[in-house]
Amino acid sequence: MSEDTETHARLGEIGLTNFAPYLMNRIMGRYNAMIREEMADVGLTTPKMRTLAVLSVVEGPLIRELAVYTVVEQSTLSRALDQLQTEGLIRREADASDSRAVRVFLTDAGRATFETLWPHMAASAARLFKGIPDEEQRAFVATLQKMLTNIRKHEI
Amino acid sequence: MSEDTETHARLGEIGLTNFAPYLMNRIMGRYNAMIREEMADVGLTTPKMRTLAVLSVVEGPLIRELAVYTVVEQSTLSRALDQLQTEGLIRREADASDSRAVRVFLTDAGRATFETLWPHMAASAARLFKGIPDEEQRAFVATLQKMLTNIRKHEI
DNA sequence: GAAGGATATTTGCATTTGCATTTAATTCTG
DNA sequence: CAGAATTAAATGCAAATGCAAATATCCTTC
Repeated sequence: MSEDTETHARLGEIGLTNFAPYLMNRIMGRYNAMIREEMADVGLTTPKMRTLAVLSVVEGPLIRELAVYTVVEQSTLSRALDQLQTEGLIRREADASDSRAVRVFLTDAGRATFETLWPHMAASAARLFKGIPDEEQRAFVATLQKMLTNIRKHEI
Repeated sequence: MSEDTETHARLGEIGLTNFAPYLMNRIMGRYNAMIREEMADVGLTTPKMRTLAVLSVVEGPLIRELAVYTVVEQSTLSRALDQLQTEGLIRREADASDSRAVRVFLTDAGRATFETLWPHMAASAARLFKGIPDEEQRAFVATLQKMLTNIRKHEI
């Protein structure tokens, strides 16, 4: 075996349904599609919805941090924020010590909107885990946390 | 509690990093971005790359089946197939018994291309699981399989 | 066996996306 | 401390996306 060739089983040998990234893309594809369909009725896109969700938990992040949390391109996020701001759901605020930077906050209206969204998101998440014991769910989340540590680019 | 109100912990109480869909989106966002950057060099988009991957394992699926496997909108897939066909990597073939339907096959060139891609995909997947014991990985995949069963729309 | 409804795929078109660039401000270096 | 390099966010623009409609075929039912 040459020095730059790692050995990997072929995909055919593993099988699609044993290849974790395939399963995760399938699952999140459906989950995100379900959420997106529900949000479209309220005039929210995926970036906008995720922004509200993250802001309900993280207080006044920088836009680039928000981009990491929401897993949305910074330029796309910038435009989503324009819309949310116009709709009065978020507010941009110049950072105190760095005037290049902008911090983002949920308005009361934004928080109220997210409160109406959350039950749908929670219900979809619950559906994912239907019939899976708590113990197994906890182990699953613990593995996910390790995986995020393995792959993430930012310290966030 | 009213009959249509399920009780769900608030996101702030769970915490982002304990909410499985958040973690899964973060992880797959990075994983897909890594793959996409590598594939861009070879002129492949995500839909095209996934098409090759699935076809390496599934023989001659219908286009609508391929859309499910690849988690790509059917119209987007149709255009990705146009490109792959032009590049000589796949071939469309009318279904024998239903002339509306089209089956898709990898050409030899397509298979060869995928062989060069696979090591990158496998390496990225391996990176995800670095430091995670085999036993834990197996349990994780088993949980994913249950989740896919819970959420999937198609019998595929 | 003709008409109406369902299904498979493609295509038109408006929107969304993401890359690359720009603008503005900060930090580093000699 | 001036100039170069870096960083944060917004924006221009071409390409990708997704919805809805169009096309073609198949299935059902009367």
